Amino acid sequence: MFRDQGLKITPQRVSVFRVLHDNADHPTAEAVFDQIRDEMPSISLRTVYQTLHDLASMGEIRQLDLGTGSARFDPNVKSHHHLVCDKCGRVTDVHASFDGVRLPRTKLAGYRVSSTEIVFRGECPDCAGSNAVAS
Amino acid sequence: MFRDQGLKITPQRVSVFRVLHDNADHPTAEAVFDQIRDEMPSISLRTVYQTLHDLASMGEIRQLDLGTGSARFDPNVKSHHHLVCDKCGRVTDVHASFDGVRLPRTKLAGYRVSSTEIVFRGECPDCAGSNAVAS
DNA sequence: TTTCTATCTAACAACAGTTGTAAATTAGGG
DNA sequence: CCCTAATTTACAACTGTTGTTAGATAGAAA
Repeated sequence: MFRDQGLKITPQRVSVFRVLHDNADHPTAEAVFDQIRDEMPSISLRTVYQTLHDLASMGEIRQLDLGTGSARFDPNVKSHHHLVCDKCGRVTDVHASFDGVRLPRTKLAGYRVSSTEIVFRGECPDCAGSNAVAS
Repeated sequence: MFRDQGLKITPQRVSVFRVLHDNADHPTAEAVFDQIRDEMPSISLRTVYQTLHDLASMGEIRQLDLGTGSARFDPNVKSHHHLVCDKCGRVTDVHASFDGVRLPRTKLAGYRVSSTEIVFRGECPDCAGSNAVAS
């Protein structure tokens, strides 16, 4: 798969790819870095970023910018949406299609739309729970 | 309005508020800063950030994190959505309501959802146009 | 298998956006 | 007109991310 794009298959690239697909999570670059470091202490954060970008431009993963402080990377490329916790930044997939969400030409303001993302913001179970305890 | 919250009315605060409401834009903090500097060269970027946060927590404006590199601030607090240009980061309001976009409890994953944002990504008229010329 | 080279990685510095801190300034009540 | 708490400024620091370059390495070629 790397090879298809004329990219060499290095242990670093393999690790990044594997870590992303193991966690059905949406890890940040730093989280990927930390996980790989357990088995490959020499890997650099720079390489993780690089590889994540490579994978993204290959269309193998998707970069999510959801205002949680840092970018998250999603191995699920199929169209889907997200629940985002305002407290802890957790991101959870929403597998549901909302076909009604399409803009009539009159509202496009001249844009050429290539993707539609729906973000449900609120509190994740953990944060909502700890909230209740605290108050 | 500042006074309602026990905040003093300073020229800096008034300027930030006015600039935001003049531009129906979604300016970044830096953009607000630059505009105010024309008439008040002594204002500091720190104060702009501070005031934007104050306004946001008063519910007078909304902070948008759309992955365009920096936060944008939206004086329109009523529920609406956005068109975002992947090329230049321009943000345009979409005044349309999508009532169908509501998650059934089975898909909530335990989250308590407080807001739903729809982001239409693509190319704005300017960028789409310059594209055509370039290719 | 060994050589060779273009690609890749690591180290490090730098950068952008944003926030912390503390001293100097000022709004606005008394 | 004072006085003081609130505010602003200046500046440093911090986080997430990217640029650069020298050294290391995958993998094609011999």
